[in-house]
Amino acid sequence: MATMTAAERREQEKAAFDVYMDGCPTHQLMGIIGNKWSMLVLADLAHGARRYAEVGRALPGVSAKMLTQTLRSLERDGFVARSVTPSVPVQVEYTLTRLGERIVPLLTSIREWADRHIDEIHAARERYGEGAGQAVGADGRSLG
Amino acid sequence: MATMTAAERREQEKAAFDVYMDGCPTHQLMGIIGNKWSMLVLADLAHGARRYAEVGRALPGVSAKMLTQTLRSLERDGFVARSVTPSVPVQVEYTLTRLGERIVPLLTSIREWADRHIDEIHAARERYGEGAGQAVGADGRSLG
DNA sequence: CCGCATCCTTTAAGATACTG
DNA sequence: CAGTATCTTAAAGGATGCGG
Repeated sequence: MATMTAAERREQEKAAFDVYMDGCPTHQLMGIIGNKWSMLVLADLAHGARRYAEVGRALPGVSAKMLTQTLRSLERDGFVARSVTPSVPVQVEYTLTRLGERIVPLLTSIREWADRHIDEIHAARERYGEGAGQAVGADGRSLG
Repeated sequence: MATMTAAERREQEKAAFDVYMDGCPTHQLMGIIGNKWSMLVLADLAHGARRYAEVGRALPGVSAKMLTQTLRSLERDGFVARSVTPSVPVQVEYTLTRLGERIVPLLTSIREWADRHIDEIHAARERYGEGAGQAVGADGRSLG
């Protein structure tokens, strides 16, 4: 068909964009490290091999479910290696793979940028609270 | 109280860790750029000033709600400036602030890392699929 | 044109209980 | 010790309609 409505054309553009997003390496990487625990697990393993419960203790507040899920996800994506020693009870050790070690500098870059600019972000939040007359404090969450 | 149960001690550690997480600059930064549209909006504005609907067209699939929410969030955090021209109808233009411009190189680093390693991630996923989540033998190597 | 409000669906995360 | 299974809650995201 040579003609289509504007709505149809937007539909197609949206679909094409969705495909692009799904295939976008950056978006995929954010999906891997953008969740609550991945970066923390990676940061902990950067210091050396750790057993399941050791990682858990390093991350107070993580549930067994989320710890397993995060570790599995990182293993699946090639950042973490899991090795089982069939003793009794079994011993499971997690280490970074070469890929895992290679992402550490990027994580460090992110942390450094955050450390250098967090004050400016906080200052902006306070200014925004004043101007808009919205009750947004340091701990405020008025965004929805 | 000089003594407390292990459960109480873990409770305290968890609470302390939650406070630490909330205050962690890296975690806060990930909260800002880790959502679905922020990086895309930032990337679009990196090319120059844009009106509300222009950003929307650059990001097919974004709903008005999410576009507004993302823009507001970035404005609140000091990455984006919003200027209103009181014409009829009103005209609203968005630009990066200095802080917004300063994060662009970091975003570029992330994109470059992702582009360079996405193939290795995909390869790891395929290897993981083969093993069907099988446990790894202590002697054998299953992951590169 | 810009954007807020409302309602609804989907996904992430946490609590709890149980197993080899 | 190192998980799995199930349930519930919290949050993100999306569709739609209204208003300045």
